[in-house]
Amino acid sequence: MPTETEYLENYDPRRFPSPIVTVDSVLFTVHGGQLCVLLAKRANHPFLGRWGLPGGFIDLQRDDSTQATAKRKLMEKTGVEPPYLAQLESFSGPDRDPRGWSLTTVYFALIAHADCQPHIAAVDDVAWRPLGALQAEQLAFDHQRIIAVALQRLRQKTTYSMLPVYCLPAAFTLAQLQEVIEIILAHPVQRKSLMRRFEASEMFEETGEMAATGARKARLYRKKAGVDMINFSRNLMVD
Amino acid sequence: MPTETEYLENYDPRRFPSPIVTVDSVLFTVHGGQLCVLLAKRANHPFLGRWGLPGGFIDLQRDDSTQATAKRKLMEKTGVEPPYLAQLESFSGPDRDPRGWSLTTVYFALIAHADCQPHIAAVDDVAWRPLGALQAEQLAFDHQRIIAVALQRLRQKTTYSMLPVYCLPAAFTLAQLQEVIEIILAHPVQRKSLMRRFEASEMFEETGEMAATGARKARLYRKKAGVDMINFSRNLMVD
DNA sequence: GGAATAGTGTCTGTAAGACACTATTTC
DNA sequence: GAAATAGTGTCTTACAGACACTATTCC
Repeated sequence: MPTETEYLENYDPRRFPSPIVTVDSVLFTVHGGQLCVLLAKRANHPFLGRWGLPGGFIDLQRDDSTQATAKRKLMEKTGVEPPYLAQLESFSGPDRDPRGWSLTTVYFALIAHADCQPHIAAVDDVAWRPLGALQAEQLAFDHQRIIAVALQRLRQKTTYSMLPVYCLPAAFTLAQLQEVIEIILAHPVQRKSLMRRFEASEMFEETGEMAATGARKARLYRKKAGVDMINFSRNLMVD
Repeated sequence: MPTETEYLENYDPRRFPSPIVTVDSVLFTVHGGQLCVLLAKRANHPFLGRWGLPGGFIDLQRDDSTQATAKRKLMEKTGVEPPYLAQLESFSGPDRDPRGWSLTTVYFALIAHADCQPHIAAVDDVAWRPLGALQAEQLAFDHQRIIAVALQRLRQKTTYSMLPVYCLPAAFTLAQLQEVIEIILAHPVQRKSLMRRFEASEMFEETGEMAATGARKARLYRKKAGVDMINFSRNLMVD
């Protein structure tokens, strides 16, 4: 029996067959009254020319986690780092990639549309696609299903947290927050309930500024620095 | 530019460096008044001889998902398939495995202690370890941290679902359910609240039998066939 | 002042927390 | 009957739903 040091010196990672490992991200935003997901047009085989989730291979030299891979790939596509990025889950199997047995660790992320529009508008291989327009489309791999899982998770979290604030710019009004929540849930919510939770969470503070979005000026809020997203102990009703 | 078919014919999966990919499981049970996790003594390098989570490499020929890998590895160690098995998350990085950049997709599972004791009792390289006894131990890889994440998730789910029933045999009493919940949460819960939720969930039915566990005989319940675990819209209080 | 949006007051409804009560079983 | 556990009744509490009300701003 070799010692561990001897074993490690002789270890050849290519000795065992390995699945194809990738990292993909489902980046959501709300724009034009619709929940949208970022898609990238594939520049390589397989599924060359089709739209799919932004992602790719781990750079073993540079990435120190799959989250770093997800961030790097999103940076390449959008030019910015999204304010919310968390692991969704990993999808795997022999058939989801025509090249063979594959595993993709999927992250899901949120960003304000305005915060990454300049870069995206300048290229034609990256685009926001409204979720409603997605059913008709043939996406690469099993990305359609992955988006469905991500949407489910986003909706669930929206019922017990203030996660949708990450779809808004740093300073936002309660009306804007209500709007993105209702778009995500595809369901109206009680303004009063939202305000009570918003207040009780103690995660936000007034900027002091007012926004002239409607007839009457509205208070602008921002997330307090350093606080993290809390979960409420009850869910909003969605039927 | 080759066609996709040509590309696939010439595709060599070993062309790109790939992380070491494994699948591990955190299998919990409750026994002797304590929450326990299944550990396996490592029979190979690295960390030869240390205790770690049961898991291993994907068998690309036989496994049609990482979940299948997790099931297969747990079958090997316990002789049975746990009634609850769901993906926790994937852990990755250059330093968590001394062989190099690695990724492990972790599942978390529950089982009744009685349902897998025979096989485990017969071998000495698999054992239930109470969570309390774990702090002192040096586990392989980052398995200590993974168990902490799994515990957090188990506790969270316990506050809004009846998940702990999977730590009990098919027929169980409400007192037994309350006991495992309190052990998992390390916190007492109101019997009345538990009964209301249990009733409202409509997931269970009386077996008709009674159990003589205490002074008075208690009704035995079982999970209805085919129903799946529902989530309550409010959490139990845990402080 | 009227229209529109921002924000408040307050009543109702639902399910959890608390805990006293009754029921059954063993000794 | 005493002790112990199983199970019920019911009051309180917390917070979401509902919706009418007041406040501010623009025209």
